[in-house]
Amino acid sequence: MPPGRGGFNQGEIDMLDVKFVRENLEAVAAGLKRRGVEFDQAGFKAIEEGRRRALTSVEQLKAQKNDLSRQIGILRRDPTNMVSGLGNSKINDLMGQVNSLSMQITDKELEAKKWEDDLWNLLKNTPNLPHADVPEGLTAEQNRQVRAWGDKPTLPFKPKTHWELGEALGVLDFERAAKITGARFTVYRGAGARLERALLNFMLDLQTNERGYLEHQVPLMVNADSMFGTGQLPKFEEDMFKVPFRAGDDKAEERNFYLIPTAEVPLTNLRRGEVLKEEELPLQYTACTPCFRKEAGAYGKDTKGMVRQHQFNKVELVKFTTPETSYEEHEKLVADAEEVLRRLKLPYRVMLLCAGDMGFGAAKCYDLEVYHAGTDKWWECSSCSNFEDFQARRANIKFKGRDGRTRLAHTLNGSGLATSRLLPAILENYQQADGSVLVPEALRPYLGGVEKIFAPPSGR
RNA sequence: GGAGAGGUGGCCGAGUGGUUGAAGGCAACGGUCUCGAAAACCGUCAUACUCGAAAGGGUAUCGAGAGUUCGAAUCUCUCCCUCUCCGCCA
Repeated sequence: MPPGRGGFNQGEIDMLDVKFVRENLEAVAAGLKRRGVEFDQAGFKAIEEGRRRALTSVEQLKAQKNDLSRQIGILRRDPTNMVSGLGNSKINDLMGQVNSLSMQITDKELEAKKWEDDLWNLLKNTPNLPHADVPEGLTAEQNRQVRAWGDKPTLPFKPKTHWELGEALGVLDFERAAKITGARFTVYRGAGARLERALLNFMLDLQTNERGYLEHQVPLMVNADSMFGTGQLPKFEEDMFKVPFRAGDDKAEERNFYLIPTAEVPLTNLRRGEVLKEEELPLQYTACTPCFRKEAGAYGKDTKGMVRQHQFNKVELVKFTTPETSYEEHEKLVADAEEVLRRLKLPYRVMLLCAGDMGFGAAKCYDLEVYHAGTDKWWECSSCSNFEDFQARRANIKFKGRDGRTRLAHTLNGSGLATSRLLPAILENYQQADGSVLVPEALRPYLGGVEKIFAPPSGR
């Protein structure tokens, strides 16, 4: 059984659509294989057939039971039956029959539940199928570069890393962040804090004023239903920070909130369980939020600097579309994210991820990688995915078409962008020989016209 | 935190144990009428799963979960949410 089949209140157990899998077994297995997932076709078939057999007999038994109960009702309503006493013996007889049916039902239900558990276990960790455009490959090496923009800065000196610059300029403080919280946290100070705020405002203004996204302020903690809807649960529980809301209260069931790993979760779940109107699509939502990630499994990786943190800020873009337009909207979404980098004049490249490198729910995904002069590396600063109906099925997000039909919507999202990869790029690419950092022109209005960040007088 | 009142279909709103998936109204959709429209009238109007070639059946769903009962929208318990009053507070 899915954890809380009732808890996830849509009653859906499908990750992929069970009916679709049943009818396209070969194709599903082939698609999953591209992602490096071995799908047990025979197992699925056996479980799925068993489940339906059990379900059918449960339903037949219930139909009989309902019918007999109805007859009891009819007998008891009719006074002539009751007076004669004949009614009572009939009723007793019927009640006996119902009782024996009830026992059979209990048995069959247990069996059906067992099959459903098996099916759930088989499907819960099954990712989405890759779109036909997605290149073959299992690791990042097989990602395909589709375009690049901008030139790497030519610095006539050995460029410093952002953590070197940040500390020298007094704008980033990793040591004290570690003291007050722990590793993988950053304190921004002075011009650093202001630069961060400027970046976020700049990106939000761009996406809302020019690109048609509706700004939101959302809760930074969400419930399990939401995490399931966008696909973080059940598979990635250990990657998220859980906040027990009611621990130790044995009268109540355990209830947890989760710190959002991305604003995709609250934004997409805003429409969970709703039927949208085709006329209003595509819906374009954005929010600027901190993101919280445990980064389990990344121990010892990228420990320097701010590129891999437990908390970072991001402007997120989310779209709800029809199946017919989602790929077109996907391209536009990528362009919206790219525009940020272009205006900041940061060199980047667009990678089309191969089947094995995509996230769990994605059918097609582009990563934007920005160049960091200090480490001489390309860093992912945005990931733009089309989930097709994968999230919509889990979160029960539909739309009513102009033809009157109600179908699952498509959901998309992408970062627009993450500052933990952007701010280092600015510091490293815009650094000057004297150790100062130029402010990209697009950001200057957001910094009160400041053009350059210098080291502050000592002692501040 | 204390005291109350509630949560029913797209919306409003009946329903307090029995052929109730749920009266009535509004909205929506199709039609009649009209040169056209409005009005009026007639009809259709939940979702998921499942059986079936189809026609058409069946099961589940009245905030969620568990229980009582032959039978629950209706009774019991727990939880969630909303509203009102009091208290506290950024």
